Amino acid sequence: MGRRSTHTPEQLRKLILDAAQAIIEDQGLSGLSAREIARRISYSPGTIYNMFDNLDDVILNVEARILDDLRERLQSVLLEAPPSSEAVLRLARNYMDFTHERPRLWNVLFEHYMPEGTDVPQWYQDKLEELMACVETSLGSHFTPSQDDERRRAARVLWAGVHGITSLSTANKLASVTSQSASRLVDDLVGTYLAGLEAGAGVDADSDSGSDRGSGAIAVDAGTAAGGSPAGE
Amino acid sequence: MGRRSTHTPEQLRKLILDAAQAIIEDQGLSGLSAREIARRISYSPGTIYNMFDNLDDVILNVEARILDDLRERLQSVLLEAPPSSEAVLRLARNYMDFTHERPRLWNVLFEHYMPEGTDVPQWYQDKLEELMACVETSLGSHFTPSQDDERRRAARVLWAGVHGITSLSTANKLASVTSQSASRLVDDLVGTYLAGLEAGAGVDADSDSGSDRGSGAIAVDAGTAAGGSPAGE
DNA sequence: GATTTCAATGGGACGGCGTTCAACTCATAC
DNA sequence: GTATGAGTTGAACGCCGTCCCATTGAAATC
Repeated sequence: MGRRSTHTPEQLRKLILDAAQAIIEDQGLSGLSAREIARRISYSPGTIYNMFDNLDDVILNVEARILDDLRERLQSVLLEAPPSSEAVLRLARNYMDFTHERPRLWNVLFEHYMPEGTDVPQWYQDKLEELMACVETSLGSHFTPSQDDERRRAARVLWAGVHGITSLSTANKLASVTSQSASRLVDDLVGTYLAGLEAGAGVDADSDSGSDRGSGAIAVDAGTAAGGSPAGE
Repeated sequence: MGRRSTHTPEQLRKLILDAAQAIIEDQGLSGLSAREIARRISYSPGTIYNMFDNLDDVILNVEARILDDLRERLQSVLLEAPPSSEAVLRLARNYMDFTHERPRLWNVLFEHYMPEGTDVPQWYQDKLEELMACVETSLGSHFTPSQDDERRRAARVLWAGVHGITSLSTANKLASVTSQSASRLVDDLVGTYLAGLEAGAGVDADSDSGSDRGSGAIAVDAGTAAGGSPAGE
């Protein structure tokens, strides 16, 4: 058959991404194939390669949607809560809830790697920055405007931490921790980390100062190592 | 050809796992295939299925080796350092170093998922517990013997946190953070989290008794949520 | 209405994959 | 010397991603 003109290019793109997302949502990333997408939308596999470079490109565009969904969700949380420990915690829980509501979809973000030489595209990085900005905003009350680096770092630590808990517990690779009990860990992480920030906040820098010995092979210096210590370093 | 008897079953198993590990180490998990293993050891693909159930089984056994290596490494760190903040930090850094020395190998632990219905085998869980035990030991000085639950939880939070940082930065999915700058985040996490623990240390054990989360859409209570509930908030 | 054009499309082809299994081979046991 | 059966092979099956080009039919031209 030739041109069908039943769908505009944009419609077709959407059709493909919708199908890809649906497949992932009910079979996981490993269930995704160009042929399966083609079957679902009643086109031939070749058509997909008119709209996208390859399957990785399709997946990347599905990831974009997920990141957008997540961002919208987190931004809406920020609208209701001014920067505070509570806001941080709510963000963390929303992240976690998101991952539980659509586990396979969320998993794609981390299961999927760029093929060897290829780099994560800039627009992808930008979307990540937007997400991080949410966390940074929520941390507003914990830092002065001059502590921008510290705030950015704290946001990344918290983000990665929550992600680590979610990710390992989902995969059953955190000993004795199930997805169920993971929320408690998230609460613990956020609560304790923020307490650590506050403990170091007004006071001087070195929360556990004594240990600034670089003993042995590894130069361990917990004092300055706790880079977070808001006042300083 | 028929029986070769050039290798005992154990030798053959080792041969296969060595080859699998080598392939993963220089091409990543996606480069691994039964056929490629067969080529490297000069056997036919079928032979692999005499020794292992399937490729997942092979991978799982490679994972076992990695977990063992990591455990040995962490245990040797513990021998040199008594429980302390420093010991925790050294463990974290060793984990991180390990992941940088053999990135693809380490990645397998998390790239690879059990096929749908299958569960992570018990011996795998046991190996995870051994790793966690290292972290728990290093946290000895931060908890009294009666606070076993709290210590176990803190160990998991730290483990997952360090993992999250490493994992996201390696995959380039932590905005503006590269594998290089990740160590700073690890130091920050460990330092600040431990500071948070110490800030709340004196407080009694009902650390999280009140936090029956699950209430409402978002029952936020940063105070009780903080597992180690530092006085502050 | 007839003709031309050419982008969209289908679908076969290629080389790879995991996995299975019948057939073959040969060290060992007798 | 022979029979046995475990170890091994390699072809076969049904997938996969990707490529490529003959075909098609909507739009442009006459």
